[in-house]
Amino acid sequence: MGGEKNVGQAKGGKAKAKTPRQRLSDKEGASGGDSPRKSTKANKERTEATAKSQRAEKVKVQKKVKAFKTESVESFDDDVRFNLAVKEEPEDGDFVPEKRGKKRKRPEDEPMEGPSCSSATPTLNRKLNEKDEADPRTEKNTKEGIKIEKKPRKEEAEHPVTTKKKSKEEIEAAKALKIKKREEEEQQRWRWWEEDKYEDGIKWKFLEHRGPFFPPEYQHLPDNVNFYYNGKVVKLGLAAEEVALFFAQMLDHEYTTKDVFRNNFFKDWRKEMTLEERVLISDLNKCDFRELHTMHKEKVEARKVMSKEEKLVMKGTNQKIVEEYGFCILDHHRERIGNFKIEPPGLFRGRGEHPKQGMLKKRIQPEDVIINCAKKSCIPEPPAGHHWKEVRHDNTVTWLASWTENVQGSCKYVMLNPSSKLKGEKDWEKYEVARRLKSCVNGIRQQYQQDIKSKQMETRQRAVALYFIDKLALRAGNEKEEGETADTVGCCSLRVEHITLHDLLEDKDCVVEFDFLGKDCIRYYNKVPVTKRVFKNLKLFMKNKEPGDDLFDRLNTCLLNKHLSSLLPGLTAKVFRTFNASITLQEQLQQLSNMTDNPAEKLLSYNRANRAVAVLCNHQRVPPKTFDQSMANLQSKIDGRREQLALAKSELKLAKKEVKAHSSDSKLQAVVERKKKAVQRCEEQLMKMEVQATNREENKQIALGTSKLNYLDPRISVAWCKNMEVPLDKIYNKSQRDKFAWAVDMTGADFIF
DNA sequence: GGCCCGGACTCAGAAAAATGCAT
DNA sequence: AATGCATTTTTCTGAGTCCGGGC
Repeated sequence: MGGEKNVGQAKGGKAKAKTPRQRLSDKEGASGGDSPRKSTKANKERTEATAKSQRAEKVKVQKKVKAFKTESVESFDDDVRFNLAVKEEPEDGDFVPEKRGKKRKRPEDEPMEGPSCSSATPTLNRKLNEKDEADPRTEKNTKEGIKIEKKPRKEEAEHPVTTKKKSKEEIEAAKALKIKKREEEEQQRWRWWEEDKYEDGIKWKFLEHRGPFFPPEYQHLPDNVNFYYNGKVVKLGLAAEEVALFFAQMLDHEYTTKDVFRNNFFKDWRKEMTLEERVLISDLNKCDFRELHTMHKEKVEARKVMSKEEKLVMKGTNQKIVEEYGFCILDHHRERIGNFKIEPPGLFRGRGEHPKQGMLKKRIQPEDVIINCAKKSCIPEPPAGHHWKEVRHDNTVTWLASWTENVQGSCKYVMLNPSSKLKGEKDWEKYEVARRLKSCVNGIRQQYQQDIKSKQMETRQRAVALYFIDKLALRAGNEKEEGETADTVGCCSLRVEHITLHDLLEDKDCVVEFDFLGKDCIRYYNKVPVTKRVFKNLKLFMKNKEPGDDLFDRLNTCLLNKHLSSLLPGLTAKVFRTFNASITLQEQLQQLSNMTDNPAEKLLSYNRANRAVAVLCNHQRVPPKTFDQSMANLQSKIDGRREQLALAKSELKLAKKEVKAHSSDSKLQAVVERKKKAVQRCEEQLMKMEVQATNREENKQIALGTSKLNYLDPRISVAWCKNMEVPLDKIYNKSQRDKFAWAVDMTGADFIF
C-alpha cells in the first residue's frame, strides 16, 4: 500500500499551518518548532531503499535520455529545458480546432429544448428500451434528437460466448464485427471539438440522468459466523455488526496494526453500538473478528471460483446497472458518467500518517444527496421511501449529484467520464494554456531571475519559489489545516527542515537537497545544483528560523498565482507542471526515437520519454510484489531463447555446408531458407524480450499512467505515432483513446506543442 | 479591500477486475 | 480446453489546486 512506501520518513515534523499574520518575518526570531517526527527504523530503511533506487533511476534515465535534467552548476540556463528555442508557430491563441472540418454549427433546436417529462416514459428509459429492439447505432437521431454515441462497453455480453466450440470462421467473423463496430462507434462520436463553445460559465443546456446508484443495504451475518469478545460469543446489533465487519475485512491490512487507525475505529465503532454493547465492549484488543474475517475471505474466494455461467449472470446484472445509471444525456448526447455509484460505507483510509485513518465513513442516504439536472428533464426518482436532500438546476457546474462526506466534511461529486465533452474540453483548454506559457516562458524566466535580486523580500521569495516550480515541476503547495490531514507540503509550504544546503556536494557547488513528503505522502528526494543567487537567498530565508518554520514565510499560493495571472491570463503554478511535462516529452521523443528503429525499439523510446516526465513529476509506485520473480522469469525465458537461437544458427550453418557439398540441390536450398527464417524469427523474439526486460527494469518504481493521463498533451503522442508509423493503440488503450478522441481527431503529423 | 472558507474541479496511487498467456 | 498465474485495465476515492463570494 501507498503509505508503506514513504510515510513519515522524509525529514519534517509537524505541520505548522500558520495564517499569514502569524508568520514570522525573516528577521524576527522563530518560535520553537517541535522536534522532528520520529520514524521507525524499518520505515527509515524502506525510505533509504526507495530514495536510493529513485536516485539510481534518475541517473539511469538521465544517462539514457541524454540528460534531460543536466546537473549543471553554473546556472539554470544550462538546463536543457530552459534553453528551448521558442519555435515560431501559428498562433492559435483562441482555442480553435487546428485542422480538419469546418466548424459545425450547433443545430438550431439543440440548445434549449430537451426531452421533457411530459411523455409517458422517461427519456433515458425509453432510450434503453428501444435499444433492446433495434440497434440504435444505426439510427442517428431519435425523435428527440438524441444521438447515441456509445454502446455499453462490453459488447461481448450481447453476444454471449456459447459453450459450443467456435470455428475459425466464427472467430474471424467476430473479429470483423468488432472492427466494424469500432468504426461505427467512431462515426457516431460526438465531435464537440468542432462545435462552438458556450458562453463563459455555462456548462450545459440540458442534462438528464437517473441519479446515483446506491449500494445494497447491510444484511446480518449468518448464524454460524460469530464475533467474540473476551472469548465469548457476542451477537451484535445490525449497526455495530456492520462496522465490525468493515474492520474484520481489513485484518490482513497494515492499517489495522496502526494505533491511530485502531483508536479512531474503536471510537467510531462504539458510537454505533447499543448501550449494552458499549458497556460490554470496552477494549479493542479483546475483540476477536477472526470468524468474520474468514467469512469475508471465503466470499472473495468463492467469487473467484464461480462458474462461467455464474460469472456471466453477474456480468449481465452489472451491465444493466451501468446501462441504467451509468449514462446521462447532456445536450442531446448520451455521455458516460464517471462515478455514478455512491461510495459505500467503510473505514476511512487516508494516505500516510493520516490523523483520521480508521474513522467510520458513514452510509450515504438519498436524504444526503443533492441532485443537479435540467429543469425540463425528467427528475430522477429517489429510492422507494426516500427523498433527495435537494434538486437543483445549476448549469454553471458539471456535477450530476453531490453529497457531503462525514470524515473530512468535504463535498463529493458525481461527474462525467473523462471521454465526455465536459472533461475533454477542459483538458484541451489546459494544454492550450500550457502552450501559451511556452511562447512566453523565456520572458517569465528572465523576469524571475531579475526578481531574485529584488529589494522586496516578498518578491524574492516568490521568484525563488517560481524557480523551483519551473525547474523541478513542484506543486504549488497550499496551506493545510494542521491535524486534519497528513503532513505533506508543496513548494510554497516547504519548511526549513525540508531542504539542506550544501556549498559543495559531489563535485557540485550550491546544491540544494530536497527531502519532503508531497501529495499522497510520496517522498520527494532530489539534489539540485542551483544558481549562486538562489543559493544565497535560500540561506537568507533560512536564517534565524527553526526547522518547522516556513521557508517562504512571505509567500503563499494565492500571492504567487495572482502574480502569475498578471503575467499571462490563466497562468497558475500548476501550468508549469503541465508545460514542463509536455515539452519534456516532445524533446525526449525527438532525441530518442528514430524512424529506422524497429517497432519494439520505438516503443521503448516512447516509454523512456514518458518515464523522463514521470521522474520529473515524481510519479512513483510501489514495485509490484511479484516484480523480482517476474523479472527472473523473463530472464530465464530470454536465456532459453538464446540457446534456441544458438541452436538454430548452428543448424543453419550445417545446412549451408550441405548445400555446398551437393551444390544446387533445390531441396537443400529450401532447407537453408527455412533455417534462415527460423534464425531470424528467433532473433526478433529475443530482441523483443530484451527490450521488454529493459523497459520493465527501468519502470520498477515509476508510474507512467499519471503523467500520460494528466500532463502530456495527447497531440504530441498522436503526432509522434503518425511520424513514426506506430499504431496509436500501442500507446493508448481503449479508454485512453476515448479520453483523447479530440486530439486523435484533430492532430496531424506536423503538430508541435 | 483583503482574507478566509468552502465549492468545484483535477490529479493520484492502490486495489479490484478483466484479460492475456503459458502449460 | 481448462487452469492458473502475470499483466493490463478499470475502478475507487483520497488529496491536491484554484477561485469566488461573503464578511
